[in-house]
Amino acid sequence: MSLSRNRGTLGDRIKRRVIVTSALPYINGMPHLGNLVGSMLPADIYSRYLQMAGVEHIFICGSDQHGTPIELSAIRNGIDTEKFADSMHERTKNALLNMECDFTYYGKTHTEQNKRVVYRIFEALDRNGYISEEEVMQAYCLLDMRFIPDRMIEGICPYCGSAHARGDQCDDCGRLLDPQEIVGPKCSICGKSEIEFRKTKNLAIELPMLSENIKDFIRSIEQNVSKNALNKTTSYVDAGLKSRQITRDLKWGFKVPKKGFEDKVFYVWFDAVIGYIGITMEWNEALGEEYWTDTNTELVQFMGKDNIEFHTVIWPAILEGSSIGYIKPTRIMVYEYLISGKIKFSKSRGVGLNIENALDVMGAEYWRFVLSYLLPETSDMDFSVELIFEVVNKIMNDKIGNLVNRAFTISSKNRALLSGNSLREITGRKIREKLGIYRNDFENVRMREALKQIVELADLGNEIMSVEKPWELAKAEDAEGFSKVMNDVLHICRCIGIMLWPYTPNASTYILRHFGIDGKPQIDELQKSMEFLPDDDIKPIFSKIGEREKNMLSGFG
RNA sequence: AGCGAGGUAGGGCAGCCAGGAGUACCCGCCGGGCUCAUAACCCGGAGAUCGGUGGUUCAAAUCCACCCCUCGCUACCA
Repeated sequence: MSLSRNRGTLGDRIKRRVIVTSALPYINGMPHLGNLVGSMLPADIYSRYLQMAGVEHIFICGSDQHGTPIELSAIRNGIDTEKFADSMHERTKNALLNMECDFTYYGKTHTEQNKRVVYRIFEALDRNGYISEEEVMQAYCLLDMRFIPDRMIEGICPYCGSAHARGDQCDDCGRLLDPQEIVGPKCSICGKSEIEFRKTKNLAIELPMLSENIKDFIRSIEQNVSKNALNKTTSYVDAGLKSRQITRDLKWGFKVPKKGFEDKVFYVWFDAVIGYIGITMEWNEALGEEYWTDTNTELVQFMGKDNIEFHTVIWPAILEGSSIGYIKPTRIMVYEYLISGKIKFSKSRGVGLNIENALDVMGAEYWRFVLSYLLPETSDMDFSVELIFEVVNKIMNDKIGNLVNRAFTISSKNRALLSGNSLREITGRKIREKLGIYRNDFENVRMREALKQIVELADLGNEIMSVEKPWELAKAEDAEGFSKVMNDVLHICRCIGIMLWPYTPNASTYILRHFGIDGKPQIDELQKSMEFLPDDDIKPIFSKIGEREKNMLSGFG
């Protein structure tokens, strides 16, 4: 009956304190499903697990609001940049909340709190001698009267003659370019060619001075990062670190508090990574300081693979170089990409399946389940309409949803026969086994595998019902036999209800309500014996998707 | 080009680090069963030269070398 036997370590863990972060979405456009699957969703699921396991933690994310693309979008829309950034922040935040992301706090980077942390860290880096000045040639548009980032210079590729070369790279031949090589350079803001190259001075962080620290850091977490991330980091560091600029000639952003650089702002990536701390401070200064400076705090960061070096090299270098005592990451979770020939994800072009219009196709729980089931932990995931249908209809609905429905229905209809809360030893052992693997998977941050344990539990429930035919026992009015079988199945359903909470919280809540569990469940509650509460209005927890969804998804091709 | 990751039945994904017969798993397919449940569920079966070649070994999907294919990154997009 008790499920406690092989799990009594909760007491040891209760003292853990964890900061979970998701990469901050850049809000020039609505985050798409690839952004969600690579950072916010796994971070949310992990954070919900910690919540269930009773681990003290915070889950921090927020909007990355600075940078040229946002400033330009605001200009194009004729809106004040800050207003634009804030409105995109609100939209993104709402969409993420609609995706059932259960943040402790979802903030943004353009805040006084973040500015304070950025200044504090910058000044410490400067004081410690890690900031240098670099002079570079930068394109300047005489009409817009501003510097233009390399990427926003367009023109003809000097190598292949393509008319679509950009200042940093030619998309057609793939060659890396110097913006001064571009033939007929045009400013992509005004579209004119009134460009000249001017010298400008920017500040940089001297990563080479910190390379030993960085190497030590990487060694310290090598057990806690994926193979891909570790290898990329190693090759990046082994290739020899270079200084990296942290300021830009822009208006939008935090002004640089240093003589001679007052007309420049911090480069967006710099205040974005620091934003993890800044957003925590926006949430709660006192607790934030406590979390970020307690050397026992675990810092578990989730991101897509495009963000690796920022988190494994540059961010720890900033933290180390500032010597303020902020903790460094203890675990870095990197996800690969969702790729699809048919469904498009493109934030920069503003088309395709983003998290806002994905919710028009089907509910958050469906996306959360599908994306978790297909979580690209080790390799890119080919994400097809057929695969979405398979997972939703066959796995989520037929196996799990249908099991709960058939078990609840037959139990409610035959409530007079149902008594006690017995659990046969064989079933109890199987449940404990699955639960043990589930917990172990979560401790190792393998959410896709953990979800499979739930599916396998549903298989077990379905098998028990098919083999033992409780409907026949009900007809024979064999109360003892019926209770024996159905209590096993109901225990399985309750267990599924709890295990499902990180993935599909609403379905979980519905299931658990039938066992008298309200609110956020604790994994501990599996030890308690709770009886099924019959209900004359049993509803399926999931339903199938069909033509409507297929057409809508195809529409994003 | 360099670096990284992946290539395992029709599709999807484990296994590889610590070598021991490909009975993993999911979908699909074929055959049977069941009728509590959402045309759902259960049982059985077919289906793989483990990308290729060579090497190490008593033994290789697993270790080593080279090659082929796919994807990603390469520092001013964030």
